[in-house]
Amino acid sequence: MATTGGDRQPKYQRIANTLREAIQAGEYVPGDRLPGENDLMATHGVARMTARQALGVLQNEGIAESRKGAGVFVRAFRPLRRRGIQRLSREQWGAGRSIWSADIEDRTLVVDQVAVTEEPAPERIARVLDIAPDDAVCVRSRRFVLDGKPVLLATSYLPASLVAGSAITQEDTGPGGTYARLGELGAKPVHFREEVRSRMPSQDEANRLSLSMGTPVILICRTAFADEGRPVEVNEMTLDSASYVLEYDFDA
Amino acid sequence: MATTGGDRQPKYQRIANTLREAIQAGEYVPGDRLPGENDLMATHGVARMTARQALGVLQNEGIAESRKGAGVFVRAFRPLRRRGIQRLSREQWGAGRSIWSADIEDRTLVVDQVAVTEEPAPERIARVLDIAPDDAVCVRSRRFVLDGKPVLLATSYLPASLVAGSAITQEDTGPGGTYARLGELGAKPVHFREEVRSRMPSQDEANRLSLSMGTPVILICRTAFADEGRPVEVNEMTLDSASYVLEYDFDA
DNA sequence: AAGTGGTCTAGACCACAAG
DNA sequence: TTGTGGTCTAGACCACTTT
Repeated sequence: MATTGGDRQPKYQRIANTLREAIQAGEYVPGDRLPGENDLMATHGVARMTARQALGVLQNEGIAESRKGAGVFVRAFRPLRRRGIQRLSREQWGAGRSIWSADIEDRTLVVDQVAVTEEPAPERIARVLDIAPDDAVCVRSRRFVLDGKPVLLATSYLPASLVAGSAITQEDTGPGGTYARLGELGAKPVHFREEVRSRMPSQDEANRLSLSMGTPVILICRTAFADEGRPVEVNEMTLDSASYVLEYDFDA
Repeated sequence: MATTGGDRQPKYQRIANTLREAIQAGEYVPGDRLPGENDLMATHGVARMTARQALGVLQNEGIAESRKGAGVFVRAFRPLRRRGIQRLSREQWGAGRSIWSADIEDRTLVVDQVAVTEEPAPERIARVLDIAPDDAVCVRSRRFVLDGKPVLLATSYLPASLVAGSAITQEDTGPGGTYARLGELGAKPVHFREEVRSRMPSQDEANRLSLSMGTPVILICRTAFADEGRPVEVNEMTLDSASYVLEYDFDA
């Protein structure tokens, strides 16, 4: 088909734009069903694959999400708030409200897929922990599930020589958790560094977090330091970006 | 074609997996050209659209990127490091190296698309700045380009009543920049809050940052507070996630 | 049973990049 | 000029959800 008039944009993009604007104008609210492939074929006079491509654009943007056999629906964004620096009182700076609404609380968090093993340190971990490659590390991994929706994967690495014999090598680390046990071992964390990046998920990450199309993950690599700058733990976290807003407070 | 054996996975996914594993095994390094649509049609005996879909998977994952008329190529990840909390000396905690290599320096940063206007405050900004909706704000927006590649869009909002007549309303804010001028106005920022999230870019963001498929953006909303928790600036930033690693250091 | 999205085929024309 | 990816058509069968 000779493209009729002066259209410098692909058809599927024009259709996607139409739908996107309708969503942003509030004609469709989160949870609403969008016009399906058959609708778009009829109203725009295009082939199935073209209508499909248009809907794919919105899914890749994270604006919409498909449910097999049901339709394509507008997505919502209701993130958890994760405070990187808890010690600062929130009230002190409460005059400035946060920019993204973050309904929290009154939801139930379940920990899942817990595994504790001892392994040779991966190269990148050994470098950060300042130990020899293949020195043994205690590896603690788990998944956090919020109201049935997995939101976070975490794997932490600690020098095996440091934590040997402590509760850190058990699934249940006891009251106060890993950091309390580190304190008892004379390696109380006094400083933290978090490195944050984002990318699209691997297939495995998408499965474990039940991510729909167009949802990036946030990667946090948190290093805990004891006195004298001694690194004692590296915690690699993978977050569903649709479920989180990170917050960092600090003084000038 | 009747799918011959027990394949519970779509063909295009199997093809994508093959390529992904080859990349992760180092058979293709960043910058290498992957087998094209015609190659995949021949070697896997599939139709054009199926080969295409397989390559699309890798692009949506941010692993590969297509260049029109040339082919599909393996992408690299060489981020900038952005330190959220500069006052802490890096050396003090230098024992723990960072987990992502971040070649920095020896690159040239250009500021671009600078615009300074005065506008009624958008609702979300007014809420954060604790002013009335539609009170005037000074809006400063600009783009940062690193070695010819745009990496960051930033728009900051300040109460117009606070900054009226100062250099903040000029394109060139003078030595020390906006924060130095705020200090002279008796509104020196002493505390900051950064909220971080990630999502796929809008079409406009993708254009202004020259993003290729499968690249999320990182959104940072930074609020600066003067004494007594008075918010004096909101800075909304949009980062190319392939160009940045964020770093936050803090004490327990 | 009817409608939906998921996968797949076998063609086609185009704009662009490289030799 | 040749090959590449980008767009598009007009069919098809399937698994799934909803009615």
